[in-house]
Amino acid sequence: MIQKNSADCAEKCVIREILDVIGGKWSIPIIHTLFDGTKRFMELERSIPGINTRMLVKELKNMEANGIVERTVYPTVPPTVEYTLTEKGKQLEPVIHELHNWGSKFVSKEKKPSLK
Amino acid sequence: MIQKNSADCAEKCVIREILDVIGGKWSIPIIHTLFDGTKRFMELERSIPGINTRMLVKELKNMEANGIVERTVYPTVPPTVEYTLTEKGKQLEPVIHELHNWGSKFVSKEKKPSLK
DNA sequence: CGGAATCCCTCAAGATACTG
DNA sequence: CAGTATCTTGAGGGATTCCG
Repeated sequence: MIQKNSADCAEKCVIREILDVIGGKWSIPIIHTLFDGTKRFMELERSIPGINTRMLVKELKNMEANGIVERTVYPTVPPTVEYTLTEKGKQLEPVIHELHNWGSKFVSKEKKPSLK
Repeated sequence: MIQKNSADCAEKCVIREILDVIGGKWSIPIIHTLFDGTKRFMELERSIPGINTRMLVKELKNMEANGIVERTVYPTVPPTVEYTLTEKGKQLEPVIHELHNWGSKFVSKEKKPSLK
Protein backbone atom coordinates (compact mmCIF):
# COMPACT_ATOMS: atom_id res chain seq x y z
CA MET A 1 0.00 0.00 0.00
CA ILE A 2 1.22 3.38 -0.91
CA GLN A 3 1.80 5.90 1.83
CA LYS A 4 -1.03 8.27 1.87
CA ASN A 5 0.26 11.62 2.81
CA SER A 6 3.59 13.25 2.24
CA ALA A 7 4.98 10.88 -0.35
CA ASP A 8 1.60 10.95 -1.99
CA CYS A 9 1.62 14.70 -2.39
CA ALA A 10 5.14 14.63 -3.71
CA GLU A 11 4.13 12.24 -6.43
CA LYS A 12 1.29 14.47 -7.52
CA CYS A 13 3.54 17.49 -7.51
CA VAL A 14 6.01 15.73 -9.78
CA ILE A 15 3.29 14.93 -12.25
CA ARG A 16 2.08 18.50 -12.08
CA GLU A 17 5.54 19.62 -13.09
CA ILE A 18 5.56 17.25 -16.00
CA LEU A 19 2.23 18.50 -17.19
CA ASP A 20 3.57 22.02 -17.02
CA VAL A 21 6.14 20.90 -19.54
CA ILE A 22 4.12 18.76 -21.92
CA GLY A 23 0.62 19.99 -21.08
CA GLY A 24 0.76 23.06 -23.25
CA LYS A 25 -1.24 23.11 -26.43
CA TRP A 26 1.82 22.92 -28.68
CA SER A 27 4.30 20.98 -26.54
CA ILE A 28 3.59 17.54 -27.93
CA PRO A 29 3.52 18.61 -31.58
CA ILE A 30 6.86 20.32 -31.12
CA ILE A 31 8.42 17.38 -29.31
CA HIS A 32 6.99 15.04 -31.85
CA THR A 33 8.47 17.04 -34.68
CA LEU A 34 11.84 17.13 -32.97
CA PHE A 35 11.84 13.35 -32.67
CA ASP A 36 12.74 13.45 -36.36
CA GLY A 37 15.92 15.30 -35.48
CA THR A 38 17.31 18.79 -35.21
CA LYS A 39 15.19 21.53 -36.73
CA ARG A 40 15.57 25.22 -37.40
CA PHE A 41 13.06 27.68 -36.02
CA MET A 42 11.36 28.16 -39.32
CA GLU A 43 11.26 24.44 -40.03
CA LEU A 44 9.36 23.94 -36.81
CA GLU A 45 7.02 26.76 -37.68
CA ARG A 46 6.26 25.20 -41.02
CA SER A 47 6.00 21.68 -39.65
CA ILE A 48 3.35 22.58 -37.12
CA PRO A 49 0.23 23.89 -38.82
CA GLY A 50 -1.69 26.47 -36.86
CA ILE A 51 1.02 27.58 -34.47
CA ASN A 52 2.13 31.18 -34.49
CA THR A 53 5.52 32.72 -33.88
CA ARG A 54 4.90 33.89 -30.38
CA MET A 55 3.64 30.54 -29.18
CA LEU A 56 6.50 28.66 -30.77
CA VAL A 57 9.02 30.96 -29.16
CA LYS A 58 7.28 30.68 -25.83
CA GLU A 59 7.07 26.91 -25.83
CA LEU A 60 10.65 26.51 -26.99
CA LYS A 61 11.86 28.79 -24.24
CA ASN A 62 9.88 26.87 -21.68
CA MET A 63 11.24 23.59 -22.95
CA GLU A 64 14.75 24.92 -22.98
CA ALA A 65 14.36 26.15 -19.42
CA ASN A 66 13.19 22.67 -18.48
CA GLY A 67 16.03 20.94 -20.24
CA ILE A 68 13.87 19.33 -22.88
CA VAL A 69 15.45 20.99 -25.88
CA GLU A 70 18.82 22.49 -26.63
CA ARG A 71 19.14 25.73 -28.55
CA THR A 72 22.13 26.29 -30.78
CA VAL A 73 22.88 29.63 -32.43
CA TYR A 74 25.11 29.97 -35.44
CA PRO A 75 26.47 33.48 -35.97
CA THR A 76 25.42 33.78 -39.56
CA VAL A 77 23.62 36.53 -41.39
CA PRO A 78 20.71 36.09 -41.35
CA PRO A 79 20.76 34.20 -38.04
CA THR A 80 20.52 30.43 -37.89
CA VAL A 81 19.08 28.78 -34.80
CA GLU A 82 18.66 25.07 -34.33
CA TYR A 83 16.67 23.15 -31.79
CA THR A 84 17.46 19.62 -30.68
CA LEU A 85 15.90 17.31 -28.14
CA THR A 86 18.11 16.64 -25.15
CA GLU A 87 18.43 13.18 -23.66
CA LYS A 88 15.80 14.20 -21.16
CA GLY A 89 13.57 15.21 -24.01
CA LYS A 90 14.13 12.05 -25.95
CA GLN A 91 13.14 9.98 -22.98
CA LEU A 92 9.70 11.45 -23.21
CA GLU A 93 9.04 8.95 -25.94
CA PRO A 94 7.69 6.16 -23.70
CA VAL A 95 5.48 8.73 -22.00
CA ILE A 96 4.00 9.91 -25.26
CA HIS A 97 3.75 6.36 -26.46
CA GLU A 98 1.79 5.35 -23.38
CA LEU A 99 -0.43 8.37 -23.77
CA HIS A 100 -1.09 7.48 -27.35
CA ASN A 101 -1.62 3.83 -26.50
CA TRP A 102 -4.29 4.64 -23.98
CA GLY A 103 -5.85 7.08 -26.37
CA SER A 104 -6.06 4.66 -29.24
CA LYS A 105 -7.91 2.27 -26.99
CA PHE A 106 -10.56 4.71 -25.88
CA VAL A 107 -10.53 8.21 -27.24
CA SER A 108 -12.14 9.13 -30.52
CA LYS A 109 -14.24 6.02 -30.57
CA GLU A 110 -16.90 7.72 -28.55
CA LYS A 111 -18.25 11.20 -28.81
CA LYS A 112 -17.33 13.69 -26.18
CA PRO A 113 -20.12 16.14 -25.35
CA SER A 114 -17.70 18.88 -24.32
CA LEU A 115 -20.22 20.30 -21.91
CA LYS A 116 -19.67 23.86 -20.87
CA MET B 1 1.95 17.68 -49.31
CA ILE B 2 2.53 19.82 -46.30
CA GLN B 3 2.29 17.11 -43.68
CA LYS B 4 4.39 14.01 -43.69
CA ASN B 5 1.26 11.97 -43.44
CA SER B 6 -2.24 12.24 -42.12
CA ALA B 7 -1.76 9.70 -39.35
CA ASP B 8 0.73 12.11 -37.89
CA CYS B 9 -1.86 14.80 -37.32
CA ALA B 10 -4.35 12.27 -36.04
CA GLU B 11 -1.89 11.08 -33.45
CA LYS B 12 -1.35 14.58 -32.15
CA CYS B 13 -5.06 15.20 -32.01
CA VAL B 14 -5.61 12.07 -29.97
CA ILE B 15 -3.00 13.15 -27.47
CA ARG B 16 -4.62 16.57 -27.30
CA GLU B 17 -7.86 14.88 -26.35
CA ILE B 18 -6.15 12.90 -23.65
CA LEU B 19 -4.58 15.99 -22.21
CA ASP B 20 -8.00 17.59 -22.14
CA VAL B 21 -8.97 14.79 -19.81
CA ILE B 22 -5.96 14.46 -17.56
CA GLY B 23 -4.28 17.81 -18.19
CA GLY B 24 -6.43 19.75 -15.77
CA LYS B 25 -4.88 20.92 -12.56
CA TRP B 26 -6.89 18.52 -10.41
CA SER B 27 -7.43 15.58 -12.76
CA ILE B 28 -4.50 13.49 -11.65
CA PRO B 29 -5.03 14.03 -7.93
CA ILE B 30 -8.65 12.96 -8.34
CA ILE B 31 -7.82 9.92 -10.43
CA HIS B 32 -5.06 9.01 -8.05
CA THR B 33 -7.41 9.20 -5.10
CA LEU B 34 -9.97 7.08 -6.89
CA PHE B 35 -7.38 4.39 -7.49
CA ASP B 36 -7.95 3.52 -3.86
CA GLY B 37 -11.54 2.74 -4.66
CA THR B 38 -14.97 4.31 -4.64
CA LYS B 39 -15.25 7.62 -2.84
CA ARG B 40 -18.04 9.94 -1.87
CA PHE B 41 -17.97 13.56 -2.94
CA MET B 42 -16.92 14.80 0.42
CA GLU B 43 -14.26 12.14 0.80
CA LEU B 44 -12.69 13.38 -2.42
CA GLU B 45 -12.92 16.94 -1.24
CA ARG B 46 -11.14 16.08 1.97
CA SER B 47 -8.58 13.85 0.30
CA ILE B 48 -7.41 16.54 -2.06
CA PRO B 49 -6.01 19.52 -0.18
CA GLY B 50 -6.47 22.85 -1.87
CA ILE B 51 -9.28 21.95 -4.23
CA ASN B 52 -12.55 23.79 -3.92
CA THR B 53 -16.09 22.59 -4.47
CA ARG B 54 -16.59 24.14 -7.85
CA MET B 55 -13.41 22.70 -9.31
CA LEU B 56 -14.12 19.25 -7.94
CA VAL B 57 -17.60 19.27 -9.42
CA LYS B 58 -16.31 20.52 -12.73
CA GLU B 59 -13.54 17.98 -13.05
CA LEU B 60 -15.80 15.14 -12.01
CA LYS B 61 -18.37 16.15 -14.59
CA ASN B 62 -15.72 16.35 -17.25
CA MET B 63 -14.38 12.96 -16.29
CA GLU B 64 -17.83 11.47 -16.24
CA ALA B 65 -18.53 12.91 -19.68
CA ASN B 66 -15.33 11.30 -20.88
CA GLY B 67 -16.10 7.95 -19.36
CA ILE B 68 -13.34 8.07 -16.79
CA VAL B 69 -15.51 7.93 -13.71
CA GLU B 70 -18.96 6.64 -12.92
CA ARG B 71 -21.33 8.57 -10.74
CA THR B 72 -23.79 6.72 -8.55
CA VAL B 73 -26.56 8.46 -6.65
CA TYR B 74 -28.30 6.88 -3.68
CA PRO B 75 -31.70 8.40 -2.89
CA THR B 76 -30.97 9.02 0.75
CA VAL B 77 -31.49 12.08 2.87
CA PRO B 78 -29.11 13.78 2.89
CA PRO B 79 -27.95 12.70 -0.58
CA THR B 80 -25.19 10.16 -1.06
CA VAL B 81 -23.15 10.25 -4.25
CA GLU B 82 -20.31 7.92 -5.02
CA TYR B 83 -17.64 8.14 -7.66
CA THR B 84 -15.83 5.16 -9.11
CA LEU B 85 -13.20 4.79 -11.79
CA THR B 86 -14.45 3.04 -14.88
CA GLU B 87 -12.36 0.43 -16.67
CA LYS B 88 -11.26 3.18 -19.00
CA GLY B 89 -10.23 5.24 -16.03
CA LYS B 90 -8.39 2.40 -14.36
CA GLN B 91 -6.35 1.85 -17.48
CA LEU B 92 -4.86 5.27 -17.01
CA GLU B 93 -2.55 3.70 -14.47
CA PRO B 94 0.26 2.83 -16.90
CA VAL B 95 0.01 6.34 -18.30
CA ILE B 96 0.36 7.94 -14.92
CA HIS B 97 3.06 5.47 -13.99
CA GLU B 98 5.07 6.35 -17.09
CA LEU B 99 4.58 10.03 -16.37
CA HIS B 100 5.80 9.54 -12.84
CA ASN B 101 8.67 7.37 -13.97
CA TRP B 102 9.94 10.02 -16.33
CA GLY B 103 9.46 12.65 -13.69
CA SER B 104 11.39 10.81 -11.04
CA LYS B 105 14.31 10.56 -13.41
CA PHE B 106 14.51 14.23 -14.24
CA VAL B 107 12.09 16.61 -12.60
CA SER B 108 12.74 18.19 -9.22
CA LYS B 109 16.40 17.43 -9.33
CA GLU B 110 17.05 20.69 -11.13
CA LYS B 111 15.59 24.06 -10.54
CA LYS B 112 13.11 25.42 -12.99
CA PRO B 113 13.36 29.19 -13.52
CA SER B 114 9.71 29.57 -14.46
CA LEU B 115 10.53 32.53 -16.61
CA LYS B 116 7.74 34.75 -17.72
C1' DC C 1 15.69 34.63 -39.97
C1' DG C 2 14.55 34.52 -35.40
C1' DG C 3 12.67 36.48 -32.50
C1' DA C 4 10.65 40.71 -29.08
C1' DA C 5 6.88 43.82 -28.01
C1' DT C 6 1.98 44.82 -27.88
C1' DC C 7 -2.75 44.33 -27.65
C1' DC C 8 -6.66 41.46 -27.03
C1' DC C 9 -9.67 37.74 -25.74
C1' DT C 10 -11.20 33.47 -23.76
C1' DC C 11 -11.43 30.39 -20.21
C1' DA C 12 -9.38 27.77 -16.30
C1' DA C 13 -9.33 28.39 -11.68
C1' DG C 14 -10.38 30.48 -7.06
C1' DA C 15 -13.54 32.44 -3.32
C1' DT C 16 -18.05 32.51 -1.39
C1' DA C 17 -22.73 32.25 -0.69
C1' DC C 18 -26.78 29.66 -1.26
C1' DT C 19 -30.08 25.37 -1.85
C1' DG C 20 -32.75 20.71 -2.49
C1' DC D 1 -24.34 16.16 1.67
C1' DA D 2 -23.73 17.37 -2.80
C1' DG D 3 -23.90 20.22 -5.33
C1' DT D 4 -25.52 25.56 -8.00
C1' DA D 5 -24.94 30.31 -8.84
C1' DT D 6 -21.99 34.43 -9.15
C1' DC D 7 -18.19 37.21 -9.30
C1' DT D 8 -13.33 37.90 -10.01
C1' DT D 9 -8.64 37.14 -11.32
C1' DG D 10 -4.91 35.58 -14.10
C1' DA D 11 -2.74 32.60 -17.17
C1' DG D 12 -2.82 30.63 -21.87
C1' DG D 13 -3.24 31.52 -26.27
C1' DG D 14 -3.83 34.32 -30.78
C1' DA D 15 -2.86 38.24 -34.29
C1' DT D 16 0.00 41.62 -35.66
C1' DT D 17 3.91 44.77 -35.95
C1' DC D 18 8.66 45.81 -35.38
C1' DC D 19 13.77 44.95 -34.96
C1' DG D 20 19.01 43.39 -35.20
